[in-house]
Amino acid sequence: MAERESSNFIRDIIRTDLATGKWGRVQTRFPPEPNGYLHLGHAKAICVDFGLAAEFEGLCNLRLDDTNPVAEDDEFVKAIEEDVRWLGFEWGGVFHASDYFDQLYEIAESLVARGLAYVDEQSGDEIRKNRGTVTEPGTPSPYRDRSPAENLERLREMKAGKHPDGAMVLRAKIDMAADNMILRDPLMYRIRHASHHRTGDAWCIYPMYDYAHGLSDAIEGVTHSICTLEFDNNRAVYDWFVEKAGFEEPRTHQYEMARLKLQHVMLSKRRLKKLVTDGIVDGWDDPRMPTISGLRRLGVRPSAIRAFIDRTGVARADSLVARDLWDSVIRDDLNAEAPRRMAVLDPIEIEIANWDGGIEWLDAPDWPHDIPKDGSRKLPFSKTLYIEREDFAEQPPKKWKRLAPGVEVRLRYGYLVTCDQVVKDDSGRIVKLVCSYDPESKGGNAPDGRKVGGTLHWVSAEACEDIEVRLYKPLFTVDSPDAEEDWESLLDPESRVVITAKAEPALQGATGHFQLERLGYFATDPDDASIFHRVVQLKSSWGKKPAETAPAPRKKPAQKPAVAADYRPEDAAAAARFDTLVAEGISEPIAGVLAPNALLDALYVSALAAGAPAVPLANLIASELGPRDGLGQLTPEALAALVLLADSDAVNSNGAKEVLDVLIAHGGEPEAIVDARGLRQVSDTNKLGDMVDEVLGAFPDRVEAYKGGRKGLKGFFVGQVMQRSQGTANPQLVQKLLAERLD
RNA sequence: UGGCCCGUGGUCGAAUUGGCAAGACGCUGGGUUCUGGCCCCAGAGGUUCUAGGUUCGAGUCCUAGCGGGCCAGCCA
Repeated sequence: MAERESSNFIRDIIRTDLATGKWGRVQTRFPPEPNGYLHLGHAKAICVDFGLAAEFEGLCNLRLDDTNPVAEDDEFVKAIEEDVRWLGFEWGGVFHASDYFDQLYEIAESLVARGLAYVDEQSGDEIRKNRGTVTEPGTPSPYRDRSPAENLERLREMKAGKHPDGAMVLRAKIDMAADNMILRDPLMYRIRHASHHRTGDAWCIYPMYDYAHGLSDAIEGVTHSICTLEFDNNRAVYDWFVEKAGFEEPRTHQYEMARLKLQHVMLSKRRLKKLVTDGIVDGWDDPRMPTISGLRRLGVRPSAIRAFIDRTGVARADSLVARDLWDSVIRDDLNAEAPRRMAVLDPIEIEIANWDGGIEWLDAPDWPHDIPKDGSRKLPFSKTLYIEREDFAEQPPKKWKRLAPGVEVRLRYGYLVTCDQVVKDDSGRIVKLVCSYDPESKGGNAPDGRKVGGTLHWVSAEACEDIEVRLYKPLFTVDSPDAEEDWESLLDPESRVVITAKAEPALQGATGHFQLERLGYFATDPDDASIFHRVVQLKSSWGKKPAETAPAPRKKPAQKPAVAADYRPEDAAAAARFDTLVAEGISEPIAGVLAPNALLDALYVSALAAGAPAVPLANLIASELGPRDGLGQLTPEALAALVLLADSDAVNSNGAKEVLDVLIAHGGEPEAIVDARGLRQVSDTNKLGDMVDEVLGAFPDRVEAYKGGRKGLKGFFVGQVMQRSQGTANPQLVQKLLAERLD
């Protein structure tokens, strides 16, 4: 069966817009504020914005959202461009919100002239106080009703620099009592006598995000403006400005997706900046930082970041991605790209007692058997070697596959060795293992074909190099450092451990990515190739602690027991209405919906008067016309006619719903719509019987499965018949026919 | 507390728009193996938050509840 490509809701929207002809092209934008370095959260936005544009052969621009001169700096612009490019994306153009300052200002004057904006001279404190709270409406500014002429004059004074910072602001005149607080006369411009990194001192008033963003999108010709969920509330004002500025459909629309959150990772820009300025990390590109530049220095490749974003998906639900997925994607990305090498992090010496020769140079392949790549290097074997201290156990636990007294193991690419003697110092610490090797086992296999339990990595003590290795752990041990108040106390002091390791000669002077066998993937530092960063450990099924692997399950709060259903409204008038409806034969749940809803109840009353049968009418209204501002083009008469039609079996419930949608959107006469759309229900037993047989014949395997007990398939068969009949089959009849044939 | 958004195996997420609850990560067991890696096979894990309702049929629509998130910056 063909795999269905996994989708996401934004992709679906774009596809629909293209299919319906709303848009003939796709344009997105990535709009970072140049006040810091890009991090993993931005990487998601970049992948989605650029990725979607590329997928639909559209355009994605880079737009620096530089509306606040005191926070922004050119230093960051270069870094942003570098990071986007490094991630593998190309922009159509580089734009700045500041490119539109002139147009934005003109639009502002036009809004003022039309009485849609005003200059407010309240202080910041007053503005805040008068905005009200989430439960109380705001109170209008005393300056709210000044004349357009006076507002224009003040605005021009603001622009001309006649007023100090904070003296006045320009506000959109929307609604001080709006439930959505963003709509309570949002600020459009504030005075800032500050030098802007691009426009210099040309301006002393600067637009706010809410004013500038949507209009910048509209001016650039963006079709789909993607941002994160916390801007959901802002969409209303986005639309308001774009519309009032005169941009008509098709115009840009904003779509919000959930932010990326990764277990143990903090992505707050402000906090990241503090880590840098407090010197807790070495800089924005410290390998422990979740910045793009930090990940780059660590050795994570852009393909891994893209794959990770791809696998975590795009949705509207807040979520926290488990670190396992991150690790897994990085390993997967490096597996076929990182040649294998050996090094020992915590060495213990072994002496091969029966080794007579000096140094023997063995041939070791760069890749394991399952990776179809060539290449090899020379590896020195000698009398004294190092192995990993943790690869030896004096008293091996169960299932131990490594070295232990009297146990034979393989030294990778080398020989089979057996531990004969354990040498300890006075304190009892093991200082050396005396082993013997099998001269016949060169390359790692004995001629007699005997098997050994395990294979260890090793290096020659006589021909090895010291390398600096840096091992990392997350900066935070808690799942969501962003959510923690005292996050600074939660830093893991062992997030970076620097050690000197013993490495095979081929690692000396090497650069790039390597898998140090059995230890993990490592990358040399871009500026200092003598430093090896551990990018990620190898997966291991030995000594694993399951508790560390997944985020702690979020507690499912104990459900409070459901209160016995009571549909009767509290409000006295509604309760009376409820009683009447119930007396008329309407069920309580349905009456409970209609009674308190003036719009729906009025519709019910009128449609009832127009001749619709009460119960089906009430059911339809209550269960289909729920949260709605208005009824569109739907009239009570049309609704009554529709209910009558459905009640007489002329259309099935699918058809009735389709007609209802049409009535709301365009109005019309139900019977005519039914005919125009071919929705008349088919209840002809012969016709339906043929279709049922056809479906049953087309899916013999499923028929088998059904007879084997998978009764859920009944819905599938019905669905198939419904599809074949364009939705017009009588489903009850189909079920009956199906039952006759299958049961 | 008002408005809005969101609840699908442990985690992230699909579901032909009302018709078979995908896939990946993780977990368990097995196979393979000169990496306790990779790869292969099998398996466990679900009242799709809860309770009602509409419907032949609900993860999807309606109502209520529960839980989480966002909004009261002259930040973005």
